[in-house]
This record gives sequence, structure tokens and C-alpha cells, in this order.
Amino acid sequence: MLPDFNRLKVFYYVYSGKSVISAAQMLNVTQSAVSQHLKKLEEELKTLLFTRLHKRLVPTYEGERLFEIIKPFMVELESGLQSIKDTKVKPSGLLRIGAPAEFGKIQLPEIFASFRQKYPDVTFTLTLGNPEYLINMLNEGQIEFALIDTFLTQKDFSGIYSIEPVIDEEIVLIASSKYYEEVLKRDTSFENIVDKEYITFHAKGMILKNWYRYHFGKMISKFNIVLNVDSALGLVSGVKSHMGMGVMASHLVHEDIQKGDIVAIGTDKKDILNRISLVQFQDKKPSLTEKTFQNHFRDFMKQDHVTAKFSKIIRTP
Amino acid sequence: MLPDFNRLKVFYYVYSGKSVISAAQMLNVTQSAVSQHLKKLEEELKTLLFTRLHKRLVPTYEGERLFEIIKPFMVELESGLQSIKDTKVKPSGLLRIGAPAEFGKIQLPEIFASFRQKYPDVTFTLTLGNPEYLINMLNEGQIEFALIDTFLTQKDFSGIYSIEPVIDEEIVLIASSKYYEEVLKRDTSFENIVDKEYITFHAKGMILKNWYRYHFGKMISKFNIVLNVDSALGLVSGVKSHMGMGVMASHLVHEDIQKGDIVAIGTDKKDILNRISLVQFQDKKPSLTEKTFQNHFRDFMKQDHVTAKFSKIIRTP
DNA sequence: CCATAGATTAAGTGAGACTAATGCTACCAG
DNA sequence: CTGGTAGCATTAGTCTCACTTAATCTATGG
Repeated sequence: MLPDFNRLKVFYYVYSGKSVISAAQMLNVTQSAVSQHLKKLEEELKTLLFTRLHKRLVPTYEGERLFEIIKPFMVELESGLQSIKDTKVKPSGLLRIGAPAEFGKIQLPEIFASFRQKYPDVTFTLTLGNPEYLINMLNEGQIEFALIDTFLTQKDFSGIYSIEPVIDEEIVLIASSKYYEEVLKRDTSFENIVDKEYITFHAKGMILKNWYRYHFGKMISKFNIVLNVDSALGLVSGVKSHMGMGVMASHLVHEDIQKGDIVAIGTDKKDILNRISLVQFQDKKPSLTEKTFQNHFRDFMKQDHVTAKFSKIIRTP
Repeated sequence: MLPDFNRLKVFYYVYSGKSVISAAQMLNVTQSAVSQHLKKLEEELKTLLFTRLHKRLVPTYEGERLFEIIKPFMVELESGLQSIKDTKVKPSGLLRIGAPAEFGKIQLPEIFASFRQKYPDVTFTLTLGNPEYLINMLNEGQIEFALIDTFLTQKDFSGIYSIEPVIDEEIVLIASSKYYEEVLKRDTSFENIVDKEYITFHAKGMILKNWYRYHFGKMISKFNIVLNVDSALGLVSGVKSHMGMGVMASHLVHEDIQKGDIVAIGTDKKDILNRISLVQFQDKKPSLTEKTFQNHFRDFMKQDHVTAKFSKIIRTP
């Protein structure tokens, strides 16, 4: 069906120079080889591509058409391969990264921006989603690597993935100060808070139940859920409106807690942690661009003001 | 520089099926051959195109990019080759034809139209020009064949061209009836007409001199040229305005002569003929479309009303 | 008219494309 | 846990075919 592709390449050079000899020079072979290739291509296609004039080849209409098909490809290929090669010397091109919704929306844009300061030829696509979705994206080759919640969602990404912890989020139960004072009356005992109002985050259905199980060792099957939101921001709004309590990552409300608008409700147990890890194929050889970005990312996450934001949290006693 | 093109084809199929085995089936080779090809391509490009997961290949970003380059080409190539093949069964595609200006403008459109009634998939481009220009177009492969004046312009298209006479134009000296009566006073002798007014056609500078040489055996170096036009239509207008005489193909003024508005001035010699021939490369194998059209063209030119138009001419005695 | 340039053709050879067989490893069924 | 299987990689061996060298052909230019 399809002809030998190398012969198409030969044809391209023959057409370009309207000459077997010039093609032979371009391809570093003898004119004889080119002539034979051309002949075989014409046989394969059962179509004369040139009319032979002594010392000259004049393309037939079919030859013209074939060339019109091949030419743009040659151009694309050459520039495409070049830019792929450039990527090996200097970070450039597109980096496709997956992340959990909140982390991706709030932390990553800043990191992307600072990276692009140094490497303006790098662009990003950010895919937000839950661990299952992101793993799927990885499997399909749609993203280079993903930042994934690897603790709360205790999936076992065994074997083929390399998993490198990046940062631990504290998962805390929050309420507005007013709610804490007036509704809870500063009493954070199990009995007092369990039947109060809650705001949940429907993308992470288990997070509230998990918090209870961890802190009180009990499985609660039904809460008094007065609001169900689809984003961390929505949950914070609900809490600030004194509608009830909610469970989320502390760093997202770090400022509010420091200002005193929101309080984090603790128990005697250490706060539960959600570990965000960088997940990628174990035996994937990362490109220069990937390596460079990942280093930048790690450095960024190690900065004091970042780690502080993620860990220093004032809890109710 | 550029990789082995057949390996790009292999890569295309591997990517398409995300599998070495499926590619091997498509290409009718063993799995091993595909695997080796892929490996060598990656070596040539110094770029990993897939990350190997057990039983699965996941394209890297470079793999994605390469595929994006190759995919449109494969699509184009397949459909392009198909349509080239179709051309062998049914006339279709573009036919690029050259012709002298007058003949092309006046005769050919009608012929094209009638051909397209039968073969609507055929389109045309018509290039008008003098013999040198048309031969040049032929040489460059810009046109499939040309209709060329091969008599008046006694170029010798030797060797590589096949030249097939298509029609003979009578070349006549014309004047308006009024001019013939009042200025020439019905006297068409050499002495009477040689110093009268003439209208010439600058694209065919020699035509008037040739007419004199043929009919009177004399080379006239200078005529009283009162108007020089760039088209046959312009010459006819000049003649009809009684400005003078001019030499041109009779069939272009066939009706005017029959109506008596214009007279053709003859001598005892037979009228000079301009032969229009179909010129193409001798050893070119014409496509089905070309052959079919050329047959249609010949049949058209053989029709009575066409031959009549070109030959039946009433001359002054 | 010879010399030349450019294409084609013919014959021989070595690289490399392909096959067959084996190895490897994750996944699945029982 | 264990054997079976699916899919890719690897290896060794074979043979095709891409390439070279050399000869042939022919329009063209000096």
C-alpha cells in the first residue's frame, strides 16, 4: 500500500534539485543509488514521477502532487527535530503537569511564573484532578509527572511509579472564631462537636470521616451537613459565614488562622497529615526540562516561608 | 541529520496502537523487527520516544511531538496517493495547458466546458503566451502540453518534442469594405497597397513582413504603421474603424468577412497558413486524463462547423 | 565531431532488515 | 503462592536489498 518511505525522501531531493546528481550529493550516495531508488518508487506507485529529458528530469503532474505532499512534512520534520534537540541543551517546550485542585490552583502558578523567569522558553499545561484521574493521565502519557495526594487517599502506587514526597499538608478541622466561641463555647470534645453543623467538600467525600476516625477513633456514618461545596474556597466561605465546621488543609487558611478569624480545632493527637508527592514513571528518563523544573520545584518548596506556611499552625489547645 | 524514514513509518504505527505487536501486524513483519526499528530510531534521534512500562508503551512528550508531525503527513500521503491512483481509472484532477493568446481565449474555454460536461472531476489551468514562453513552461513541467504556433514562428522544436498539427489558420490581410473601396479602390496590387496605412500586432512583429515576403516575394523594411495593438481584438477594431489594413488569422474575423464588413485581400497565391500544433514531450507517457482530453480536443476540432470556421474564407479575387 | 554531463543499467558485495528463538517481567487465574 | 500468559527486548543467524563500481547511452556545447 504505502511506498518505501526512504524513497520518498530520495524523491524529495531529486525533485528539489530536478536532478539525480544533486540529490545524490545531498544524500551522500552515488547517483546510481538515487536513480535506482527513483525507479523503484515509480514502480511501487505505478506512476511516472518525472519525464526523462536528456540530462534533465521534468516532474509530471503526479510528481508535482507528490512533492506538494512531502514538502510540508520535510519542513515540519526538520524544524520539529531541531526543536526537540534544542530541548536537550536548554529547558524549553511544553511541560504537562498534574496536581490536586487546591494545590495546583494556589501554589503552582507562582512556581511556574518564577521558573519562566529563568527559562522563558518553557510553557506549562496544568491538569487538576484527583489521584485516580492523574494516574490515568500519567498512564496515557498526557502528563510528564503529577503531584498527588498520597496519604489521605491511601492508594498503593506500587511498582512502576517513583513517589517522592514533596510536602505534608496538615489537615485540620476549622471553624470561625465566632462559631467557636458562640456555638461550640470553646468545648472541642467529641460529644460537643459531633452533632454540630458541617460543611463538606464533595470531591473529597471521606476527608471528614477520616478526620474523626483518626482523632477520636470512631466511624461516624452521618453528619449534619449544611453545605456541600466543590472547592476549598467555597468551604472557607462557608466557615467564615459561621455556617459550620469543615476539614481542610491548614495552609489554605493559614492567614485567616493567624489573624484569628478562623480557629483550627485540635485534639491531643498530632494533626493528621496529607502528603503530596511527586509521582512519575520509575524508569522514565526525565528530559532536561523536566529535571530542571523539578529541581526548581523542590528548591521552591524548601524555602522557609513556604515550609512555614505548610506547618506552623496555631491550634486550639 | 534526518532519520531513516521507514523508521518514522514504524514509529507511526507503534504510536497509533501504543504497541509493538499491533504495529508489527500492520506492517506485516515480526514484533522483533518493529522493536529493533524503534530502538534504532530512538538512537538516531538520541531521544526516548516511549517510556517502557511492562506490556505497554507510553509516549514521551517527544514521542507525542514526533507523532504530531508525522500524522498529518500520513493522512495526506494516503489520500494523495489514492487520488493519484483514481486518476488512472477516471479522468480527474488538474490539466495544465498552454496556448497562444487568441486561440486560447476564443476556442479553448468552449472545449474545456464541453469536456467538463463528460468529466466533471477535471479542472483546467490555461496559460497563454508565445511559443518561447510556452516551451519554457513545458520544460519546467508547469504545463502538461501546449498548443503552439509552429509555422509563422518557424522555430525548430527538434528532438524531444512531439508535434502534432491541430488546425491551420489562414493568415490574411484584411481591410474594412469601406477602406477597400475608397482608399484601395479595389486595387490590391503590390504598388497600390504597400504604402498605405497598417495596423500591427506588436506581439507578432514579423507577421506583416512575412505576409509580404510570401505573397510578393519582397522584404519590406518599413511600413506606414498607424496603430500598434496588443491583441487581435484591437486589430479588428482598428480595421473596422477604417484606419488601415492588418494581418491576422481569418477565423477570428470570419463573421465580419461573411457579413461583408471586412474583406480579405488575396493575391494569386494560396493563403499563407499558420499551423497550430499540439506540442508535448515525445517520451512522456500521457496520463489517462491527458489522453482523454486530447482525444476530445481532436474530435472537437474535426467538427464541420469548426473546420469551416477555420478554412472557408471569401477573398477578394 | 569529439568531449562532457547527466541519466540509466548491470553486476557484485556488505550492511542491516528480518526471522526465529529466548529472555524478561508484570499481571491474572486458580 | 504458583504457573500461565501477554507484551517487549535481545540475540544469533539468514538473506534481502541498498549501495558501489563500472559500463552504457545520448543530447549538448565547445
